[in-house]
Amino acid sequence: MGRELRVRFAPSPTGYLHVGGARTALFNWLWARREGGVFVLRIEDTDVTRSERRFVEGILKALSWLGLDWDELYYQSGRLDVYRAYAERLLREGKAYRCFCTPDEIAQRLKGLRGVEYDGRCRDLSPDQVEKYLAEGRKPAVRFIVPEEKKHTAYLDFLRGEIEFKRLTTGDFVIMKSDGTPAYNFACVVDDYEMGITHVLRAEDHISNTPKQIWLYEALGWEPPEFGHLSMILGPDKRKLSKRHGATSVEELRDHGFLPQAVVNYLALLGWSHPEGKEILSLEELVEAFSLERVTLSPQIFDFERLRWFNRKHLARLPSGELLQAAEPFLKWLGEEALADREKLTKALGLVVPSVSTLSELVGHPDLIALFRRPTLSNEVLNELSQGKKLEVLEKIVARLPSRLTRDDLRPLVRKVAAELGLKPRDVFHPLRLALTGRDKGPELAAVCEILGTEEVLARLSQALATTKSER
RNA sequence: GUCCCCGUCGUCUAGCGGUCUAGGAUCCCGGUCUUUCAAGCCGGAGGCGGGGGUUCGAAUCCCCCCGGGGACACCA
Repeated sequence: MGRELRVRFAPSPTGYLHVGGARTALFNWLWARREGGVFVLRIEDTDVTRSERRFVEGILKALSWLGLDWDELYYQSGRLDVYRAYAERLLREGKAYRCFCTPDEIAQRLKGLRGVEYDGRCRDLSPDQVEKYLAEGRKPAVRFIVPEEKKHTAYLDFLRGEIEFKRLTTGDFVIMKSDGTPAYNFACVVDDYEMGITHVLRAEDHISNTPKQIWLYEALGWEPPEFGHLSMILGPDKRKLSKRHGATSVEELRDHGFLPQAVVNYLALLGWSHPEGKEILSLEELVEAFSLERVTLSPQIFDFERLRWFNRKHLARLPSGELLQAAEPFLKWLGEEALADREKLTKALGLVVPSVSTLSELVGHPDLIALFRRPTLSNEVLNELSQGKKLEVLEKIVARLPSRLTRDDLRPLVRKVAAELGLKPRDVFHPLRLALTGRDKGPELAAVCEILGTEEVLARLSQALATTKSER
């Protein structure tokens, strides 16, 4: 049993955190938390041209938003000396060599074909030749020597079992780029070793990198960690999920009004299932139930509809205080005055939120407009109100309105008025709703009235009455 | 082209040789409740990619085919 579990999530800050990465992070995090292990976050920012500070911040923020915290944080850009030292060692031991070929030259020689390995041209350069090139100021890359017999290899994947490669077409690959920064496979190995990573849990697209990394471990005399590969998350077209599939980054989901709880819950169930088939789960419950045994290996399609369902469920179970806090960014359009009335806002949300799937649907929501702004009755509505006994209905309601209208008062009031006029309750509710909100649908009217308050109800009814009459 | 992974309703999945005429969830459709819409509740439609084996018995094990995906950079 021995060592404690140490896992890591190693994103490169060349873009926002997308859902695939988020799921990998989540699974690693859940596993670490479940086993009382350590979750390491490592920013792989060795590609200076593509890495950006804002992406680093975005990724950290997105992880925090999801509720995933890390125990240790490293930046590869701050460890360049470490990689150089190990590269020097491999050079010294004859396990790597300096390569002066430029990418252009190689592309030329190999005709830019895919799957064609580097021809090893610089492998046997004489020391003199190397010195000469260096003296000329040429900047070499460092390539790792891949012995022919190693190209048939295998490793034991802790999720998939033995994975065997019959004949890899990996030539001597670059471990240090000519600009002095390490290439991915090298930095990754050095760091996983130095950071004491015991298990590498990542997505399937890294399976083909695993042999290279294992060779590196062998060359450096280190025991490799265990490797396990998760499935891929695909778009609806079954292609690797990318920007063109719409909102696929965590920050976009947040901006679209998804709750972190919902995103986490959805992602957890994408490639993993609860032993008892439970579906709505909190982060704590996920930690409690998580295990590698229930991980699914077939690729999953990212299903927005399903995410929306999870969001509805989590929206429904969110305490009103937290709901208001989460909804606030989507309520700015209501104006300062409305925003200041927390009590009314909370009640209004309780009424309106059950009808939305995402918080962004609150923006310009007609039910909210009806609650916070006095309606302008359309000609259609005015015409409707002038038909039949509708004006009488409104007048009677106004006449019988108690000085303080509560939620429980409306129904008896409506029944009474309906009875007096020989109408069905619905024939009273309908014009009342129209006059009050300008719409023929919306939340329970009694609740709407209570939120509006007696004064406002009276004002709206009077106004509706006046306008309808003047139009007639 | 080479190598690797995967294959249960449209989607997410349960299933780890018999309890499966394959269960749940979502989506879709219908009904119900309600003053309306939504939610809720009830019901319906919908699947083991194909072919060979192994076995008394295969969704479950093996092989082939087919299909889908991924990787083949001085990107990570």
